[in-house]
Amino acid sequence: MKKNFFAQQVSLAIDEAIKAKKLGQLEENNFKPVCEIPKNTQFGDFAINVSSLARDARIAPPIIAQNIAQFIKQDGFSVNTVAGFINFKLEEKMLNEIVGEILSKKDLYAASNLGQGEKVNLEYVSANPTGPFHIGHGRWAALGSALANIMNYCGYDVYQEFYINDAGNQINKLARSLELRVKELKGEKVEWEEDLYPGEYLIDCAKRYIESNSNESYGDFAKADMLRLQKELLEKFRTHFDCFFSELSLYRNNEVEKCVQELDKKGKLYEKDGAVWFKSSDYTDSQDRVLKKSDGSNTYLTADIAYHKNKLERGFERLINIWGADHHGYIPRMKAAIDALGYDSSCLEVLLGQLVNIIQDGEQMRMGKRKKMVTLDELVEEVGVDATRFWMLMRSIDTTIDFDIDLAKSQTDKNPVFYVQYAHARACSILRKAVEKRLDVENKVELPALFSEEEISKIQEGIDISDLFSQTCDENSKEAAKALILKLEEAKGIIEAAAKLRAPYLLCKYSQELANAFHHFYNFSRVLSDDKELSKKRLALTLCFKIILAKTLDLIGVSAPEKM
RNA sequence: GUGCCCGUAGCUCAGUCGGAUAGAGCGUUGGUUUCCGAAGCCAAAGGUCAUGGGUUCAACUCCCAUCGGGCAUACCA
Repeated sequence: MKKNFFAQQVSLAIDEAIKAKKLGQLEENNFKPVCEIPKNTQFGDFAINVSSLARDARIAPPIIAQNIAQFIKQDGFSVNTVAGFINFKLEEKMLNEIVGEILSKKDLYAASNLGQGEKVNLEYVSANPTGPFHIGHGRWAALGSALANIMNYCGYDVYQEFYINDAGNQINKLARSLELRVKELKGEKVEWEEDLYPGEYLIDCAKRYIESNSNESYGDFAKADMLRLQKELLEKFRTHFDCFFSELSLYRNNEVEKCVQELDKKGKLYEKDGAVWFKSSDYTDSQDRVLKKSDGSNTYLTADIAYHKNKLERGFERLINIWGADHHGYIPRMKAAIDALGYDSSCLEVLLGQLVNIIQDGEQMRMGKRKKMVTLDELVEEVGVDATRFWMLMRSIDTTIDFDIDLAKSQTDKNPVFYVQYAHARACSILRKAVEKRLDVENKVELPALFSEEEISKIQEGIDISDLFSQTCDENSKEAAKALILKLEEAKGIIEAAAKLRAPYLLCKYSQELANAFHHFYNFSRVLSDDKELSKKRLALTLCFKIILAKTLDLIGVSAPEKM
């Protein structure tokens, strides 16, 4: 990454400047240079602010910048200083290196070993198997799957897990609801009790139950059926789990009970009002929590603690959970439990996502299973996987998404995802045209293709594009090409940031900027022309763009179409 | 009441560890195609960064308070 490169250059220069006594009273180099891309490109392509050295050196920032800059060896780039900034401008040699590196590394250009193989368990979605996913689940599915892709690409070892809440009270309600639906279908008159699942999806489930002639219990059948539907949708939504972990299995393996006993042995439990309480307030929780209710059954938390213990026993170094913001109060008690069990709770990282509001007919609807709702399935059917994923990902998780159904359905062509995909299709089209026979419209004669397949693969292997900048062509074209290369160069830094900050939305933003840089380049530079040497260089840039954009989209689980 | 998230252009949102003239998309207005995909590109208009204080060479960014919106405060899952 060039940012790191320039930061290192400045660091070395500061060492030398200190040796040469050019930095006044500054004797030790503790400065960590931060390289940024200036908003105003006339300053340079990269910039490092050294103003903060002024205090220790007792020299004005502009002088410091100059005194450091003179120790930087300018090779492939030029240096200038303005105020307390040291600015760098890339020259064609370095731009050429970037293109060469992309062509040789291809879609691994932006990969890194940031994660150093850290074993990460990423748990997300984890819905009840009591019905179809709602739109909110779509946000967690998109977020989790994208984050897993990104982190794996950056050298983490991510294991994706879905916790099936198949053990609680809700399963009894589900069973009862299915039973009633089955009876209804058989012509019996039934009365619906409060608090069941009256959704129509259970009618279909009931039909399948009757058809299957199963002697399974209503509960088991409904659970399996719902889970199957959920899994089908997840696959379609490009969300792949390594493991679907059943809550019930924790009970069957006696892990819940063992976990409670262990907490008890460590003196973390007590009885009050006929219930068993966990002293979570010994840690950062605001109050103690019930593990065993007075009727003897466990709370949801109890099994969840056992589940997290299970994850840690499987050797994961880091546990990342994606939860809705409505669960934020749940974090301290889970961390308390992990500490109480003798682990370090700092390994647990909870990504709290703000909720998705559904707006339909101009009115906001509350997400909920019991009411009529728009399911994720319906949304995907209407706007497609690509657009749904992109919309769910393009905002920081700290922002509540207002998903306007009518807008999403009616104005899909205004979606930013199309803008990005269009750029990819356009690049593909140019690469196709390069090897296709052409038609001379005036004379109606067929002309041979500009390039042979062999010539194209030669470009793919690497090409020197340096004189793209020294050749006489117009300034706009040169600048657009340079801007495109610089934008391509950003990929690695952006993807690493997305991994480190657990923020896939950075890639949505980047994909738009990259697409914009390419459109801009396209408008000022005719790629295919009779000047074959020039065409080759521009084709190389088109190819680089295609590689990086396709990878970016791949990481967020959005397709990169060859044609639209 | 308490805790967490948010408040930036008409709308939806970016803004990295405190740095140069606060950015993008949509919408609005104007321009742009004999030629590789116009779902594009160029330009213009649009801002009291919720409010008030504090910290400092420098604050959208950090701290405190206030106002407004959302979420949570279960022996539900």
